[in-house]
Amino acid sequence: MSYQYKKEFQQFLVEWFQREKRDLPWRKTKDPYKIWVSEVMLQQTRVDTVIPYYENFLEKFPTPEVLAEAEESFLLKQWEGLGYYSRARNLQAGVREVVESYGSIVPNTRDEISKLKGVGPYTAGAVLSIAYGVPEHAVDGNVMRVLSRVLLIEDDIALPKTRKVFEKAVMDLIDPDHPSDFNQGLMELGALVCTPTSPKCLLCPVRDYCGAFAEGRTAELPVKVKKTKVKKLHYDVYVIENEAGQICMEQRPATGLLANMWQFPMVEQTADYSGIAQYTKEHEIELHGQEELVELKHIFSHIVWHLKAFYVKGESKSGKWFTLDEIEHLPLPVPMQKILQSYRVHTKKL
DNA sequence: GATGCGTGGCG
DNA sequence: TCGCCAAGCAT
Repeated sequence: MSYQYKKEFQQFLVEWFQREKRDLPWRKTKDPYKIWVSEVMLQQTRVDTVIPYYENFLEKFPTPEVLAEAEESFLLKQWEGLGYYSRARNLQAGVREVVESYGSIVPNTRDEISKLKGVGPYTAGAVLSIAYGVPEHAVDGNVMRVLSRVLLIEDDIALPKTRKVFEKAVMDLIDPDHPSDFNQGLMELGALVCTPTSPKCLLCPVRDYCGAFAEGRTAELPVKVKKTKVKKLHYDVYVIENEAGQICMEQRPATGLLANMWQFPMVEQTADYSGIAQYTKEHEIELHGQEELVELKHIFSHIVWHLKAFYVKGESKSGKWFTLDEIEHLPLPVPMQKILQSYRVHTKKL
């Protein structure tokens, strides 16, 4: 690609971004910590979803020092509903490292910042270019889609090794004078114009530099293999209330799905169904009565939960029991929030 | 390199 | 209804 082509592409992209960029809260700052927080929240998550979480998070944790000292349950409570909860734990671990080893200054080289927990190739490049103006690649799904079309790159973007192809392309194409606007411009273009379906090519600032547009192939790119079907799991869920009006809750394991989040007791419905009988025996709970609360389906990225929730009265000396007010302060995944709401409606405890 | 890891919006 | 998607990373 010619020098002239490259300079024109950079100029059209950067000027379009400066003119058309959305007014987003993390675009009001160059504080590396705040940029970092925004980038972690934006991983696999829509902008509109992130905005209120970002605002609240920085109110609760305005500096790396405050986040470093936060309790994990309080941290998870702020992340509640945003999903991919390991992001929060990894962010805190990374921030603690910055506070302890870097004098609370986020490092400004790819080598150093990449060592931080939760900071991968994309987040490293995003923080470096946006907060520090370092000409580094920041390749996400948007960038791969845009450049696959512009440069007619036909590698399967679902394959991990393909990211390197685009990183190389960005390093060749990036505007050394405006790395932040260039990287954000590619992503903004992907979000607003060069969308997965029905790209708005007539509004595109680099249409004349796009191979896919020239060849009428925007619908064919990027190449991406399809995912396989997800695993279905069926559970009965028990909202168990004792005489004192407390409710039994359990904390999920520290690793894996919804790690360390809280839930009502769940019993998987398997082929050799034993149901609640086995659970109550194991946990020494005596149940009285059983009323259906709600049935719901919860779709994870790789699993589908079919939940059938019941309201029962029970007593137990073991298990962890909480009042409604206390449950409010526990980090709950969305399906448990929905069941809690059904319980409130059912028992009129609103 | 393949898999695990949330959630809500959209056509 | 449902599959796909949205500013990825850890293991």
